[in-house]
Amino acid sequence: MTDRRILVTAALPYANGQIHIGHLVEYIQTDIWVRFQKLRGNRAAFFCADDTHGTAISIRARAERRSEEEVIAEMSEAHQRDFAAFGIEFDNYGSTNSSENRELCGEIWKAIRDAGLVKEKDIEQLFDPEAGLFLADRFVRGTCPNADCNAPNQPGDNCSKCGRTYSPAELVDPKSTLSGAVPEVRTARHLFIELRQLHSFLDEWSQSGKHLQPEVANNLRGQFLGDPDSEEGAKELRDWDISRPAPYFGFEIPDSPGNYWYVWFDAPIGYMASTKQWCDRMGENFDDWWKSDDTEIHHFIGKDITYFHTLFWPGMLKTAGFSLPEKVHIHGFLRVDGEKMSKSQGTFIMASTYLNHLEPDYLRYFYASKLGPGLGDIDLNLEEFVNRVNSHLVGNIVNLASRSAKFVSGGTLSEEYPDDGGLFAAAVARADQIAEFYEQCDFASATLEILQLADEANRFINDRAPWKLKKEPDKAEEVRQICSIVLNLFRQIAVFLQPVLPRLAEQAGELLNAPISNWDDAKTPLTGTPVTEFKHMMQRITKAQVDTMVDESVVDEPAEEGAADNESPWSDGPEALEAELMTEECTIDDFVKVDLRVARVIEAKDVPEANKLLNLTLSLGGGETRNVFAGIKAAYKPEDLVGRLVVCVANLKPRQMKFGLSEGMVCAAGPGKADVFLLDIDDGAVPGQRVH
RNA sequence: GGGGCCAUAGCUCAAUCGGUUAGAGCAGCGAACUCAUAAUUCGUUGGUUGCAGGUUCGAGUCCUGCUGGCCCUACCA
Repeated sequence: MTDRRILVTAALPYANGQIHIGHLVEYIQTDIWVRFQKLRGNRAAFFCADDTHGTAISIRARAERRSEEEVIAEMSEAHQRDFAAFGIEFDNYGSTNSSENRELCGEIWKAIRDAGLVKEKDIEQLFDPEAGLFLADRFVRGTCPNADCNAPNQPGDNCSKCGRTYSPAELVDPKSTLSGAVPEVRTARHLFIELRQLHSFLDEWSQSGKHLQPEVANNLRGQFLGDPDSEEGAKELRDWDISRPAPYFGFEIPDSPGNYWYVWFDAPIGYMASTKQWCDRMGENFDDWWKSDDTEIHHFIGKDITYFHTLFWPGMLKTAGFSLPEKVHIHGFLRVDGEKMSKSQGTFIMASTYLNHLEPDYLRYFYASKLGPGLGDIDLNLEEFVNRVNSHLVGNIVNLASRSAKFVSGGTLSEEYPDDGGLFAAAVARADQIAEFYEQCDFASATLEILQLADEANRFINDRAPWKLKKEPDKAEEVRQICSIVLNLFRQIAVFLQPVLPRLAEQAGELLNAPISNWDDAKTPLTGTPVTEFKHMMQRITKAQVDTMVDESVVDEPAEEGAADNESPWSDGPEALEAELMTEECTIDDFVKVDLRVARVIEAKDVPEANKLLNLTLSLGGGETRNVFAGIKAAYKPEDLVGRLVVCVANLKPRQMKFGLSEGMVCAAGPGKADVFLLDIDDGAVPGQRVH
């Protein structure tokens, strides 16, 4: 047992979207690490918050015709609900839009000012006069300035057709994607932090080998810092633009009215603000956690936000006199079946969608079994997910209790721990190694090691075959001994897996009437305690459940929008297009592969066991029908659908779902849930006609 | 364009400093068993380590080039 004080953070989720299974890699990883530290007896505290500031929130709020505060409040609630459901236990969950954060930002800002790191420069930026906002590059579109290309409707930074890069001001006929207005170039004064003054400190901190994974240190050296010992020498760090002119949703800079801190300035300070809230609530001293050499600070982040956390953030902390991170743990991204998560393929799975179908512990275990100390991407292979959960968790580990408990249920474990041939002691001897794997975030090795213990225990019970001995009345005591051993081995495994599967550890505690609260609970066998009646601890899962989840996650591609028309009286925002980016160009040949047909809904039934599905029977005329399961339950009543015309994919490969065979797909737009909008067709169309 | 990382069995991943016959899990195949949630146990098939060179007594590992993938960054490198 050790006695460290450890402050842990996970990256702050942005208040502009729901939590999905990609986010969960990080929160589950961090939660496992924190639970491990707590189980070891360390003083660990886990802080997070919603990241709430920036232009994207304002745009969303405007589109939804409500205040930014309403948007972020609702999102915070949704985030916390998802996290709680997945067993992610924060000691405090705050918001960057809090009074604590504003104060800390001011304190750190003052220190940076006093250190002479701030300078001012004029910046030219495109401004949307209609929306009244400065525009980031991605909110501007226009014709490519390359005379040989002239591709229309290109984004503000580079042309997707010819690859040419340019500034948004160079675009021919630029238009704001927010309002369609022609943006004007405006000059505004921005504040910059001269990071170059911290170069030698950042060299030392990042290259020490203590705080960062080696790949990360290499990347920083190659890309930003350079190598003073090489021929090219050190590179100059560029000034960091940390202000945005009004209007901006964020904190106004106290000594620079009309300017606001850029979201990436106040976001990491949110770690501290969240700590502060917790300290105030718990009677803790904030400086003990952020200004003490006795506290280790560990950040868990994804590889995309590396440089904010490994250059700017240590620089800010150093300048303001706070503790530096002991370690920044960086992980890769989630891929599903080897590919990026995709909305159209249904692999962009929201946490809430997952919860409609599967237990959170399956995902916790699966991620744990895949996560190593490196920052490579991890792959959620859906078939492997099913196999691994069933074979490791249910067939192997839980099965130990399942096959032994009932022989002693209602009785007690042996008064003395029987001779097990050294199995229990051998597992104790491996405890330090397993702990070291957890400590190094090598959960894949930890779970593999633990699984081997379960293999050995299964082998033991096979050899001793208590089910045979049970038939001989004079062997009752031996049966009890065998089961006492197996249940103790099971409990030992439950202790080792507690950080990953806290619920299983609880169940093991209930089964044997001895709660698990410390790593060292694995080191002494239980004797004489009563054994409760065995109840199933986890259910096997089927590929059909996973497929249904994927089907429900499919978001049909929205119809392509024409280029924003300057004269358009509409002010359609960019949210829909941004929520689901345009896929790559396809040919007419690709398009004709999809056989879209007009169909009439001739029957529509609720699927009571399904959360989102309706069962439709579509007629293509002439007796040709299709049985289709459509995820539109929240948006349509079955009785309202009967008789109407829809557009369906008539040649879609039939798919076996949990509730039956689905032989097609009904076309609809929208993000899902109640916001699903079926395609309609003008009067005159008849079922069976093809859509071209 | 620049920087960094990666490519190993059907799938997902290991392999210490360059060191013996490249190992696991899952899937597959064969058998045993029947207490257990179609669980378990034993046995077994499967590799030109992306391609082409090089260094070395010895290369999955080091070097060069190529191909493919990912992240970051960009008329600043």
